[in-house]
Amino acid sequence: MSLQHAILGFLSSKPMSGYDLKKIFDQSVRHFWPANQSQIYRELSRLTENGLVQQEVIQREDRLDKKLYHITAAGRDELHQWISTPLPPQDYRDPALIQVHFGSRMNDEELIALLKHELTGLEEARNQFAAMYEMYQRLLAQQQGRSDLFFSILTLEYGILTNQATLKWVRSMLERLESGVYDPLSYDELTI
Amino acid sequence: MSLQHAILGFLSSKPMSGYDLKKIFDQSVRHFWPANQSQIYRELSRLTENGLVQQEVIQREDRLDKKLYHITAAGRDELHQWISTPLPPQDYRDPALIQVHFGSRMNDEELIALLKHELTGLEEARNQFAAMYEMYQRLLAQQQGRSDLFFSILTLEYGILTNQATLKWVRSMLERLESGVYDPLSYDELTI
DNA sequence: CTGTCCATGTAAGGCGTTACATGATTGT
DNA sequence: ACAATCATGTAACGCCTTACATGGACAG
Repeated sequence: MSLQHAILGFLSSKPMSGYDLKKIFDQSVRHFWPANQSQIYRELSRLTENGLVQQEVIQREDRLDKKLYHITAAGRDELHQWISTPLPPQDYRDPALIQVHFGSRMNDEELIALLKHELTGLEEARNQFAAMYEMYQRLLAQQQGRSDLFFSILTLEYGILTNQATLKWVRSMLERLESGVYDPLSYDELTI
Repeated sequence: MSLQHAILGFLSSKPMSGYDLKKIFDQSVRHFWPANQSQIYRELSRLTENGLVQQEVIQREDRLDKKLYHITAAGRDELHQWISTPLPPQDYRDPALIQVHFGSRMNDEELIALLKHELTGLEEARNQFAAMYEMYQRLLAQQQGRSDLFFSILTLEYGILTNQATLKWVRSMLERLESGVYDPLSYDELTI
């Protein structure tokens, strides 16, 4: 139900079309909840059926119709209920960890190449996060208090911190594999 | 295809039944690839159809039949190919971050309660990781080199590091919300 | 006699991905 | 002319979840 509630969240600021929603998803929550176009249209249909949003058809002479979705009172209740209710522990899935787990089926060369590839991806993500963070900080400076922008920054912080932790991990694996010292990390090295 | 390859990975050590696989998944890779029983049986059927594993039926007088799955030569090739091929960047999804992102739709009390709940879950996870890590370290001390156990420990390290990063994040959000200081983290605080 | 372990499966439904389908407007 | 942007949807497929279904052995 997360996608439906994310959509309700965006519509709670202002009415939007499916197209608008796709854009705002890509710009703001993609790093923790990617959504594609067909999903968004499907969920909008379901939300409409369930009375949580209402469709307004905007007819335009020169262009195709545009459909604006408005959140209803029931939708606002549902959104508030959901965002303030603790979630059950979530499953985590990462195929790269399966590769590491069966690392003994590879030779050093293959394994090191794999990890270097991971490293490159993590560094790219780090740079993107850093650029977004700087931009958001600049925007926040022009506001104050407990704004939507502040909460956006919080989710970015999460991305940055876990990215850093993962970078640290991949680098330490590379060091160990390249030096041939197959030791686990110490308590100190594991403590952030 | 990750689940199929994880199954091939386990079967590359020794033949197992679906039941055995479910147990070993829960004991070793659950923290990065949970699998349930019905998935495992379905993937075993597919792997058999595709000639990557072979079924051996063990008849037992007193009990129900047991089906042991053996990896085939084709299965070993496929496993090696997959584990040594870099993966495309993976999507990450976490509904708790949607809740944080729309944090302005909650009051401080609700938000703080939510984060404290998150904190409790993270602390439980940390304790479980710590217990596993200690046990694995003790086992590793009786071995040497580049063993399967070493790679298991690597994946645990990942779990511990990201758990620590997330704990740090949740604690810092609680501090800020409780003190009413809505500032982003500094560069120093974000660097691990 | 109740619960846990051993052991294997099916069915239904939800969510996500990819590809397909259509078509106008605006900028280079 | 061509690409990008605006704009809305459908279809097929795959993976994951939950629940259902069955049944013997063994321990407390």
